[in-house]
Amino acid sequence: MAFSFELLRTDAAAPSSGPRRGRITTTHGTIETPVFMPVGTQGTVKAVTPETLHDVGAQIILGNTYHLFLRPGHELIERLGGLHAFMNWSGPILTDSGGFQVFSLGKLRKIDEDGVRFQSHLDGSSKVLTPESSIQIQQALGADIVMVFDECIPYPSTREYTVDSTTRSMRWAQRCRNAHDRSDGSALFGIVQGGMYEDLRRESAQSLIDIGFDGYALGGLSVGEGAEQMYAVMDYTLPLLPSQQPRYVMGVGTPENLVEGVRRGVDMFDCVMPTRNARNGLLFTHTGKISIKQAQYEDDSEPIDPLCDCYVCRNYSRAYLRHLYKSNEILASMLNTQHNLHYYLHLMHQMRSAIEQGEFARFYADFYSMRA
RNA sequence: GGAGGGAUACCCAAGUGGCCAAAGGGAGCAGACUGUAAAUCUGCCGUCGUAGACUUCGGAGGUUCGAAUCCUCCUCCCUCCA
Repeated sequence: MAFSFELLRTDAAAPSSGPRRGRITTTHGTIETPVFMPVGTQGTVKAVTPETLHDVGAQIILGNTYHLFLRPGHELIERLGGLHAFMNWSGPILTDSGGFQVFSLGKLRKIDEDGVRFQSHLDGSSKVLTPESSIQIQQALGADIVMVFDECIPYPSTREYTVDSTTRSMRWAQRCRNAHDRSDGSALFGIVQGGMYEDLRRESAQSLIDIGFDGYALGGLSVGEGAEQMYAVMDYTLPLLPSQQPRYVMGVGTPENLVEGVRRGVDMFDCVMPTRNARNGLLFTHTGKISIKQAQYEDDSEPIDPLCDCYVCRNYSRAYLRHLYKSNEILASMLNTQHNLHYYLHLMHQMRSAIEQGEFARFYADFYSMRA
């Protein structure tokens, strides 16, 4: 079954730039959008089992080309039946291309027209990733959604650097399109770059549309630019994208970012925030964030979020979770991650329902009123 | 009874004349975290405080311009020999 996207409902008031309710079909199942995708960089969403992911409502997860390429190697995973089988996740998987590592491993890489030479963070050995090899690796892993290999531009960047980087990423996008083998039913998404320059974003979007992709992502966001600037980029870029195809904002974000993104017509998000913050003791609630390590929770018998009905909130107190965290117990990471993922995925569920019922505006107002 | 070793901030522990309010850990407290080099990182951690000032290194006294560091006595702890 090939990849497809169906737009189920749009906001009557803003059909091209308002909240959208959609459905993505992949060979590993369907995805109701807007969707949040938990990040599972190394073939695991850290601290949770696939069964727990299913329980908290995950529909699709991420894997990472760079990490799995270095260890254990995509050939090994392919030999063992692909990433789905390898990690026991039967749902859809989107793989990042390694483009974010071009950004995050800045000191360890060298970029040229052909691709990027990395120094492995594991053993220091020299490795090369090109648009062609990135696509090949992602397809060997068995990704349902393959991302083009790009450069996630740092913030701030000069206009000159942004032009050079973005035009190169667009040439790489064409090479990815050429290298992608559609016969396995996987989709290929392009990634709009252009930094914080509206005209460059516009050119980048048009370049990708000219090439033609199954979906379009906004890259280079949440790199330190601040929420207002991020929303501004969404505001002027999203309307340029084909309305009948999914839009994905990469690496975003906070609960507020998700709500603002959905309001602007974003269909897909991914972010390490719920999982990483969980491991660091920061938990999300309807009224905001709490740091479970704080002394004020020492003898607090309440659940993390009294309005939450997740397994963790139904069974454990803040005092116990604080104790687990302070004691460095593995269960702290497990329970905190389960709660945060449930919070994020439930938030998306609420937004999908609101859109279906034509009540997104009310949801939006409620969301903010609860955190005041 | 004899010989030796030791007492440092909440805990462990460096420091053996000035660069010491005193290394380093731990604990504690606070903060950060956005396509994961993250169960990580940063700050505070004697007292008041912006700077700066003040009181500290078992206790008391002494030497010295200057002592956690040297000397004397005292208290307590440990090891070995009887």
